[in-house]
Amino acid sequence: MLKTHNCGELRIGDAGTPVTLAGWVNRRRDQGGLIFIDLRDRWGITQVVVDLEAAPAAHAIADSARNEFVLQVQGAVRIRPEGTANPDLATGDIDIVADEIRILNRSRTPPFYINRDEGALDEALRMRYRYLDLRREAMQRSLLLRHKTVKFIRDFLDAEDFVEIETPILFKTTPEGARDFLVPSRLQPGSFYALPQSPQQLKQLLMVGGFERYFQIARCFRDEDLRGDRQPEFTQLDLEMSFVEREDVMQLMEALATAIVKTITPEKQLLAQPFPRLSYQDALEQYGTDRPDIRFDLRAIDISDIGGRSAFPVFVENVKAGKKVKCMRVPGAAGSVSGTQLRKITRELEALVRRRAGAKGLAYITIPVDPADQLRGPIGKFFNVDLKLELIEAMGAEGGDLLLFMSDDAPIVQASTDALRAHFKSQLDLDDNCLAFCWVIDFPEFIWDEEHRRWDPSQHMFTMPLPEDLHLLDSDPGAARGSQYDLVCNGYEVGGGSIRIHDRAIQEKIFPLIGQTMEHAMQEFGHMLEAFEYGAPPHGGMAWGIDRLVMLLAGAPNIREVIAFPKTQGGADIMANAPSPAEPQQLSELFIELDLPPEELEH
RNA sequence: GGGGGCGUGGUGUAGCGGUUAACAUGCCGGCCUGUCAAGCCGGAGAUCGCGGGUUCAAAUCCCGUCGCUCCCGCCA
Repeated sequence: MLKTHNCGELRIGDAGTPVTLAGWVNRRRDQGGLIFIDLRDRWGITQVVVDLEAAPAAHAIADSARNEFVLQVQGAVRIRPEGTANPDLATGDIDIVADEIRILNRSRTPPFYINRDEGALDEALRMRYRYLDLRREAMQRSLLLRHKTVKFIRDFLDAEDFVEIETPILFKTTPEGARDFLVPSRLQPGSFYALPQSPQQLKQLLMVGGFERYFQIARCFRDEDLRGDRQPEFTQLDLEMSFVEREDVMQLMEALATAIVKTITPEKQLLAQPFPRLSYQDALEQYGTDRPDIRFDLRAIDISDIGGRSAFPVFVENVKAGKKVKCMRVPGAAGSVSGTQLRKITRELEALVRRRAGAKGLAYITIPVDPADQLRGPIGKFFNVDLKLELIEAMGAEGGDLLLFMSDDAPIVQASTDALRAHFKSQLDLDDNCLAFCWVIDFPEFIWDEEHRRWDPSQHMFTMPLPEDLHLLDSDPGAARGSQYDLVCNGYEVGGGSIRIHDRAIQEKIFPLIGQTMEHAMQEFGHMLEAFEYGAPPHGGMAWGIDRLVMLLAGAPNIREVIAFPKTQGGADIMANAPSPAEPQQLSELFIELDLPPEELEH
């Protein structure tokens, strides 16, 4: 080894020990005859002192060294002179008196700061020099946290008798519904592998294979547009168990989530334990989304009964037509604002729901701080005194609150709820130290696809309907609920799973409902159906988005911060310049000819 | 495919019709033996992403384009 100790471990007790350290020049302070070098490695920073008189050769090298030079320093640990200790540094009580310094490698001046936590830095620049970006403390911390999280998961599941098994990357289309990445086969010209969108089929087949408890830290691929929480390749904790019911999986997964937070990030607070459970229906009705951020309690409450008895024609007619009237209480939003400000705010909110949700409008009233005052707002006059009291009671409203009303077709009300919540969330400055997990359950087995006039699996085609809803597959598939469960944290879907179909007869019922011909199903998934005929055990499992989980644990704003080499929103790696055109010879070996539209050819 | 934001010395920002394009930091040189975001002195460094237009005059206004990013669509 080129070093005897790391840069984070030496303490007062090591005084007098001869040591060799190696690392990067984090910062250099030249005092003339005395040069201080903060030497940095993965474990920390140790101050090296170079004295012109005591070690002239080392001093000359220290004089020429610059930031990010790689140095090897020989010297002795010394307790720092009285009054010069640095309490901000773990090694701040000592320094290394250098006898000899060797330059292991030089460095050009880096294109950005590595030795300070600069708030905003152009991401394209960071990506272009990702290897330098990775040297920054924040990135080191993120990836270390990621390692610890995955290590903990492995140990936890190992202790629960799970077996880690790898599955192929070159495979076949998997049923998640996203666009596949294709890989042409040279040995079978004209045929293509698909990269797995998840190991879904394979883990089910491992259950048929008798492993009973499987897991994998699996790379998955989906060729869809990127987001802050979506990369085309991402990492799942994939796991599957045999002979379980929904509750068994949920219990174990909740224990895992709790243990991860308590062990890896004990400073984080779990908002609620056990994790609250919401039905899909309730989540949509109250939060307008199936992945609610329950750190804040703005919810849409159904007040159709009250609205229907008001004198406001829109509410009365909508309720008559079977539509709902929903109300969202925004505490204090109208308390200390002028009438002009209030009109401005509500106009903006109305524009928001028109644009984002296609709503026709957004009615509101305000609750006066002084109970003697009238309800303000354009529709206040449609509520008589008794009805007002009833409304205030139903909403738990207090003086200074703003009440927002939505009444329209359910999807518009839901989208409005979601848009309004997103708007207020951005103003709330929510605590990232709080992790609000919840389960969303009782998803519909299918969601109607108006464009293709067919049912789409709300999760995937192998999800078992709830036992009590099985009969609905024939009579009313839209009403059938799946055995699916999603784990949501702070508004992100961090995981999801279900009990799977292990019965060929049930599986065969699904295909025609989702518009798959039996012929096509046999071609793509015949091996699954066949497997179900050989003693497939009842089984179920879950998949976790590791990138999202670690992002939340790290308090990072997006998953790129917890991925060593992420892609840009355009799907590119701007360090390595991928993707890039293939050599003509590579293409001809694969019998592939390009047929690009004219504008693409110019590049 | 659509909408929004950003793009100015190496980096982070200011300037938003007429400036010698400003500030901080970094970089280079000098001084300095207890600094730790070291300090002091001096210096170099920008055709304001790119292309076009409007104007007597464009970093600034308009159009297009490229890159990064946020969102919708898409994706569980």
